[in-house]
Amino acid sequence: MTSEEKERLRIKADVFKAMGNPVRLGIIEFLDAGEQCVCDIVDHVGTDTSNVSKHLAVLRRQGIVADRREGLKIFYRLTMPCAVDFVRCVEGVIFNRLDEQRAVMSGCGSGLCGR
Amino acid sequence: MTSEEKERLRIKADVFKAMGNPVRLGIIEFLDAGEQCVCDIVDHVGTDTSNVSKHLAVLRRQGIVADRREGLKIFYRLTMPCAVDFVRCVEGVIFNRLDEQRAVMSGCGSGLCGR
DNA sequence: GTAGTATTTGACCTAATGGTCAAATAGTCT
DNA sequence: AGACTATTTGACCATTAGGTCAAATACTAC
Repeated sequence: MTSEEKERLRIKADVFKAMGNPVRLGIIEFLDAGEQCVCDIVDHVGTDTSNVSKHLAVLRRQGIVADRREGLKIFYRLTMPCAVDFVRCVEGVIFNRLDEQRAVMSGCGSGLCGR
Repeated sequence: MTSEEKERLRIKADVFKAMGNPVRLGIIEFLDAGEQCVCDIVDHVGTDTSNVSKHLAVLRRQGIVADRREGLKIFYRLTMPCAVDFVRCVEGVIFNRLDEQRAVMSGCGSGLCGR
């Protein structure tokens, strides 16, 4: 693998890394309903403003959201249409995973199950 | 947001987190070509075996890959079909991002561009 | 059994991440 | 101008993640 390929992987991985945090994922899902100001995002995710602001900066840096000022408020919106599709797909995968685990568990009477 | 919703976000975020590393993303892309043994993955990504093994464990824990032993070798395969679609989409987003940056740069003669 | 190969795991260290608080910035209103 | 509101940024700390090496495990072949 060339160093150029590695650099490309690093850039792509940064997008996933930005989505790989519960607060940021919550913001992404919330913004799927439409544009929201920081104050409303803060109310929704339930942590303090400076924390939300930093998470928004991470998402912005990766081109996942964009912002727009209107008076004192700053509104954020999703700019990566497929982001929410990803989340849906991941939900499906997790559902299957839990299903399989349940199948393993129910097929085991000895109590010695699991990897 | 309830603590149950937060827990769900944490679980989903862990899947993205698993994809948010250049080595692991490289493995995912490599496995898109088909099942591969650890030794071939090691050759492809170019780090040492124990490192690859740990990254594979992360992917396995999130249900992104699954393994199968055949003699001495252990073969890994993708179990999350949409994973590679995600990567494609992210590539598109990054491409657009670079395009926008280029547009900003070319529209700026003063050298005072950028956020 | 021993020797050899493929892979995983544990111990350890360094670097990156995320949270919190205070201070700074950017705008509005009087 | 000053007071106020919304948001960002910087400094700091605690936790987590990633890399490396050696040791352990799991299998094959002799």
